[in-house]
Amino acid sequence: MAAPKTSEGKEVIRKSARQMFRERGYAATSMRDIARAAGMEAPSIYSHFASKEKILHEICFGMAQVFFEAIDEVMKSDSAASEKLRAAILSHAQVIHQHTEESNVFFHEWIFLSGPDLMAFKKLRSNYEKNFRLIIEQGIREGLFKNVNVRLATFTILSSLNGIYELNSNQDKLNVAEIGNTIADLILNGIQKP
Amino acid sequence: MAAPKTSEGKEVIRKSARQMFRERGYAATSMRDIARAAGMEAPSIYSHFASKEKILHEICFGMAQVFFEAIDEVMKSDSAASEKLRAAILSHAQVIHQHTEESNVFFHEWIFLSGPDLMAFKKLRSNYEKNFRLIIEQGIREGLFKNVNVRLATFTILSSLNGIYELNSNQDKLNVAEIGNTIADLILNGIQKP
DNA sequence: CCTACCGATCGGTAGG
DNA sequence: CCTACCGATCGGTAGG
Repeated sequence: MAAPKTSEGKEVIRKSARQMFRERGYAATSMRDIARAAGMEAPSIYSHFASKEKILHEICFGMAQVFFEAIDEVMKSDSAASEKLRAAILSHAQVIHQHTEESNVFFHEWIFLSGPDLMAFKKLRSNYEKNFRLIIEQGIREGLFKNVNVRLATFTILSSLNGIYELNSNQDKLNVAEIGNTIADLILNGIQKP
Repeated sequence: MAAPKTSEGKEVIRKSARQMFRERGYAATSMRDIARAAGMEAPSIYSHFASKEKILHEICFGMAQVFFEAIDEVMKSDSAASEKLRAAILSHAQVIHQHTEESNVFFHEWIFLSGPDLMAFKKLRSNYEKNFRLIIEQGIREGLFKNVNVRLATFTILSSLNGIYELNSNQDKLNVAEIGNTIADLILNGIQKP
């Protein structure tokens, strides 16, 4: 119940947790694992987090906020849908690139949230995806986009972006802009020559 | 050490395991969980599987075989790359559709394989993905496809297909062919009107 | 396929 | 932030 040793203690735990949650998953990571990586004993974690799930909570909801700040900026613009879609793709890729570990936890480990937190998280995710659907719908309305299945198109975009930073699969030395623009080109214009 | 009660015992365990591995993940699923779902006691599972990991092994390598059989059929054809790519996408979607649970385990839980099994599995996955890369390379060589980053394009295709059957996200009542063709259209021709 | 059981490890608490 | 510790649960074995 005494005060933690340093004020950076919480940040060290957060960092260790997101690394291990990403590598082995939430369920396979014990508080002792996190503590060891953070250079402390397991019970010390409870000076900073009330439970293991609260650590996950902070990672997941923290990332949700980052994703929202990025997409909100994109949605402000009144560009054509094609430009807006490219901007959204680049923005999403940027966030994942800058927060690779947390993003992977965000995408895969949120199922271990429980009760109202789980509900709230699902709602946030859905709200985020809605921005992509809105852009695609705008494109269709303006006659720029084909009359595609909006949900499927959204899913394709987000799944491909999220997949790229999974594991160590980004083997090429591509920078974020290259990745984002390549995927944007692919989604907008396809792989076939005109 | 006595014989199992029925010859379907192993199949019941397999089914329970793949359901639970899919819903909560390998690490969060206990042998007692699987046993309960299979209508038996935990130690009885060991009449059929030497360990928890062996169950996972059977699911992952079994699915690898199914994926390979499907893609091998596609690779036999000498169609144009665009048709072959569409066929590969439809084939991949079919496999996931017909084996949704095992596919999800295949995509996400293989990291809990260990030692040589883990190595062998990674090799299999890489070999499978190579088929898609070959098709795309063929398309570029034949002048049908743009000079895209092959690895990124492959990743986009597979990630989007794999993502669709995650969770209960397939909310629309689309059949497999619709999903496969929609994604094939998107990848081949893009979302923008010509 | 079951009962009885093992050592190890889990998330978390008491108390300083 | 640490030591000492708790009840619960884990994967798996012995033996039938």
